[in-house]
Amino acid sequence: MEQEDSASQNGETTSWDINDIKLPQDVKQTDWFQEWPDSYVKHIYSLDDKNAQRHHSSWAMRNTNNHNSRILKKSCLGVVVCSNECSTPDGRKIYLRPAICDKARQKQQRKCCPNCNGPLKLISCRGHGGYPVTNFWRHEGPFIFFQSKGSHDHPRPETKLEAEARRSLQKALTVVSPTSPRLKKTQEAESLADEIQSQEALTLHLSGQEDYISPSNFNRHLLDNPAQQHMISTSLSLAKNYGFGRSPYLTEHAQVTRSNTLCDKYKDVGSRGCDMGSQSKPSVYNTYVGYEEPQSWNKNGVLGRNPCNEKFCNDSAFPLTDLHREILSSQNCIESTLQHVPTVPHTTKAGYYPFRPNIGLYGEDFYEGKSHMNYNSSYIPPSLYHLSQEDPYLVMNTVHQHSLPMKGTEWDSEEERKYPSLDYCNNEMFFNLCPLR
DNA sequence: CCGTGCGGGCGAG
DNA sequence: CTCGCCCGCACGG
Repeated sequence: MEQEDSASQNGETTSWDINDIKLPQDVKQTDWFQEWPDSYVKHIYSLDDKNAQRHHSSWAMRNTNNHNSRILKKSCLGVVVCSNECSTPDGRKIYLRPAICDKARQKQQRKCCPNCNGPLKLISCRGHGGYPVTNFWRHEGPFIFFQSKGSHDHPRPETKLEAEARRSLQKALTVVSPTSPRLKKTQEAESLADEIQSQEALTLHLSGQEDYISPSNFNRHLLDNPAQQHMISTSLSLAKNYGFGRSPYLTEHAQVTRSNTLCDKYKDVGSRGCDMGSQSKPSVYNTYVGYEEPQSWNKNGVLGRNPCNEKFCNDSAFPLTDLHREILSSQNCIESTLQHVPTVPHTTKAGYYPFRPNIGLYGEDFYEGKSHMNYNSSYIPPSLYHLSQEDPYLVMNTVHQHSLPMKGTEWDSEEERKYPSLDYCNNEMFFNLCPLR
């Protein structure tokens, strides 16, 4: 559908190959950036397209030396999954983004599943004749030519932005944690942060628990360290930029004031795509191991890409809403208050979904008039938005208020220290965020 | 620390 | 020869 006016589908531009000596120069229309290119597709992007300039992809692609400086070649790293094939409470699997750096990837595979603490394993991409799917980038004239070879035979990993958000949150935790009496060594804090890196739990709690707060406690335990405040607010801002807590009640000015820095930093990474619904195919993903429906991944590029067709609007490998619900239900909190964005407009160009949840709620020009951020995956009722947006520190306080009584002596256990449970991680994270407790 | 790009080098086909 | 992949290096965030 959205392919019809794609530049790469135009008659005069379909015949080229990335290896051709001369590439078409009479391109009448360039493509919108494709966040999840799959199968044997070609695209012609504008040289001005930031994502194309940076050769981005939401697939985890690593640079591959093809001994041709004119054509950049990248190959897919697959997806990191849980060896236990565990599922989140509502039946979704863990699909982490493989680290691009070899060293980081090895380190990543030594970590544990954020859901069950089982070992992680890397599922290699073998979608191109048994070899990883390859992407090719070539800058020519005013265009950037893209060509993909192979069809991904694995689920989509979490996106780069999501992985970066996790790291940002992790960093915040690491900075804050030394003040916690429960964590004597920074190394322990870092280890813990590593473990929870993949959970996006902070965001979940922040967005999920804010309406627990008692108004009388709002200002009791504000962080007193400016650096901590900055770090936390930065992380929260990033989380908000991912769409995890935007308030329809705040003025645009307030939104920008709190998050413009990171917004600027990330505004063009996710590009114009609003593909946040693409990961959500529970029935397929539940049976992922064994590749019973190997073509399902490829179909994403056509049918599944329209968020209108999605049951959920969540691109996360560890969906926010899963933990969100888990946390909520586990604490006898709100049941069934979380919803997903029900409908979105159709795309107008290839792979471009100019929709952003809450788009009408706080202004189109928040992102310089473009719907750059595409990670607005969870719809949170306004009543839940409200408090977290009012004051990040308030949320810290909320967390503090509701998490302190939950666990006490886990650090006494060596096993727990090595393989902290999810609950443990979350709760300890709260401790870390609440140095004044 | 990690992502990214470059390029030398190697082995397989 | 091409291709996949390893490695180290440099640079930037």
